[in-house]
Amino acid sequence: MKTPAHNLEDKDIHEISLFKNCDESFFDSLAAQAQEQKYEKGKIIFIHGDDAQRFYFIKSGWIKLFRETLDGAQAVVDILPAGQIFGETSIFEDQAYPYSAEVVEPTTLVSMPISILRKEIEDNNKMAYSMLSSMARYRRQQDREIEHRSIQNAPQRIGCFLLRLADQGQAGPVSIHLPYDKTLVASRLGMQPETFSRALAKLRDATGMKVKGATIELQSLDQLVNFSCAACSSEFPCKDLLPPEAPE
Amino acid sequence: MKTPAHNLEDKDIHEISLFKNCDESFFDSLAAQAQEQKYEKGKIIFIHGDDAQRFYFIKSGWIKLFRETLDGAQAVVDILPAGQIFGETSIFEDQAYPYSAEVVEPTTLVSMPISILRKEIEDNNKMAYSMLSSMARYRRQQDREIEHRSIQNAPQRIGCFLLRLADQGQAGPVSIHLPYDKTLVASRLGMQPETFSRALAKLRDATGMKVKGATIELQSLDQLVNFSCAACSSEFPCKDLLPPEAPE
DNA sequence: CTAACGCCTTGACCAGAGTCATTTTTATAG
DNA sequence: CTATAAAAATGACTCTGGTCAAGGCGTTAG
Repeated sequence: MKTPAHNLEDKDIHEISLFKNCDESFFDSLAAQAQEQKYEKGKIIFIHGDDAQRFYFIKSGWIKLFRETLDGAQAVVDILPAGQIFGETSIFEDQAYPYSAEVVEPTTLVSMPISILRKEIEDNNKMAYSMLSSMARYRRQQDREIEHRSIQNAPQRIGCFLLRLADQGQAGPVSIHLPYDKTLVASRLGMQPETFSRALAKLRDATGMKVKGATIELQSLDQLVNFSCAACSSEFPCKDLLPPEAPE
Repeated sequence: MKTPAHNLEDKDIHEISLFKNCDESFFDSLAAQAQEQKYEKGKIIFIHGDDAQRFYFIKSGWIKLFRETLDGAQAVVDILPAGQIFGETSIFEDQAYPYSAEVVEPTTLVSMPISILRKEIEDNNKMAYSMLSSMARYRRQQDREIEHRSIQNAPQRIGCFLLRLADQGQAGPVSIHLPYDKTLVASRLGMQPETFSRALAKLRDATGMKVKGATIELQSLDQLVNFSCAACSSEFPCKDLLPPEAPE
């Protein structure tokens, strides 16, 4: 039971919310130049600074976006599930990827030319607006990330991460499954694996949750909320998670 | 000599790069509903979550954007100089400000309705594209911020901050002037004032620079570059600073 | 000139997280 | 079922940065 449920079936380009205001001719021109390919864990798709001609859609699997410094340190930008796209922001300013992308689980990607995207944004006003909404959403995500990294400590960050995995509506006992390796979660949260391990234990002791491998059980989300959300500037039911579809 | 040079004269709305593709009718409708007001240090302009009807242009002075958690901790999002706008991103998704805004130096602001902005984006394709470029630029800034906070230590972050203040082209001796209080710089860099003070001393010893109050003198930028840029994923002349005008 | 205040610095101490080494657990292949 | 490798946990230690308290310096008002 390593692969989470939402990863079992392939995703389709039509599900991309960014493209919700595009008509079939756009999808057709994308499909005409689309290339599908499978990759093994560890494969590097592109490197920070590479000339950006194509963007990628994750049909299945997981992708890690990161940056590397001269002295070898690595900062994880994000870890993306199936259904997401990446590499599309190179449309603006320069044509270089702003991060590197690595496959962290066996993954199927569909790559398409960025030029089609750029054209659609220039021609289709609704598409431009969708792109703006998408970037605004990302911006908030980054703002939260910066805030959390400077204010929350390691156990709190893990608690917040878990809360955002759970269905925040349900009141009773909850079961949360980590979507990928603990080592990866650690890097996603900007901490070392050892720190993650210890911090998870602290969180367990503080909230009474039960940890079995990648599965976490707890009586209710309340304890987690009390533990983590006091060190956050937003209120508990994280409102950015609620609407599956953004208002048009 | 407390106020930096670029702060001495008032900025004008026409200088906003976001509006570079807008015609006079747009500026006219903004001007018709614009309100100018002076504020003293410490004044709160709006609070995170407030209903966002207007955005602000900084004619002169400095504004701090921040978020506050339930337990009182504060995370500084950015510190903006004259010529910048803020509060404009509430156009998308919800109509609430995503941060609080506080005056940190005597400041003159011009507020204008966000609705005019929204309308222009919907009607003027070029404006939508400008907004996208602007958000892409911000996105890169945030990416860098996250990276630096997780990879660079306190002295390195200060070094990077100083480098970004300087003219990165010049080869000889350089003089850098802190644009605002050290306490503020510290918060901008996500550290305590005490830590800033000590880290600046470390940086001074490591690079041989001279610190007199808010002024920093050094033989050349090289030492700073060696000290800070090894812990950064970008190359030295920070390319996001170079083009004063983004390609259209 | 002096007092008061804000800003900055410094010292002593502490806690959180990183590092390195080792062990335990778990998953995978034969 | 066992052998092997990978992932995770644990212990010991270090180091960076936060916290608290005190003192210095420079600006400003009286």
